[in-house]
Amino acid sequence: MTVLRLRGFDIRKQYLNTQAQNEVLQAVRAVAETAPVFSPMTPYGKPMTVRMTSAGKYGWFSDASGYRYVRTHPSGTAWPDIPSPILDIWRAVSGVDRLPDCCLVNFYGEDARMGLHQDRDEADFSWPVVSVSLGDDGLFRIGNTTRGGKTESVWLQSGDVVVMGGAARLTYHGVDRIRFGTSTLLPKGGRINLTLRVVD
DNA sequence: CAGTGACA
DNA sequence: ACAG
Repeated sequence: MTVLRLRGFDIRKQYLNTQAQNEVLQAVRAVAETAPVFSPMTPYGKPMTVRMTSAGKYGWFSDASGYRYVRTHPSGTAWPDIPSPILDIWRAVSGVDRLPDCCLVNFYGEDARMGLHQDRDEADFSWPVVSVSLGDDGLFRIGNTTRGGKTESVWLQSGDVVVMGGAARLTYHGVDRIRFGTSTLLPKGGRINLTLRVVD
């Protein structure tokens, strides 16, 4: 494992070995079975290209009313618990005692992207955000704490873990593109990103 | 502005 | 920079 430091983000390359990645993947599949993935509508009327679901007390959600955390899947059922292999990653890298109450699961197909944004729907920005990459490579872009200005990019690969904390907690970030088929972890290709957060 | 697309 |  090597650690990159980019604009305050801790990027742990190849943090999870293949066995650990498969264990987490199994857990994610179970989550998606209970809480099927969906493409949220943005508040300005266009659907997101990323498909998503969540685990934990809260799930991230978006529609015409805006971005927010909700207690239930669109179907009305509670989100499944965050699987323990995923909580173990948080315990190992977050540096805090409290556990996350949301695990957002993002599925990126070949043409999925995520525009530059801040994670700012949580109550307390002093808690870090932890991101886990599985499957195909994704081009991760890191900007500034305000819109505009120069950005830097890094390819995230399966097994990489990113910790966004401290001054970097409100840094703009996004995913510009997926290198479809670069990993064998997901038989059908695509990228999965897990985002662990303390919401309230 | 968690999107798109043009442009540099 | 744009429009929904």
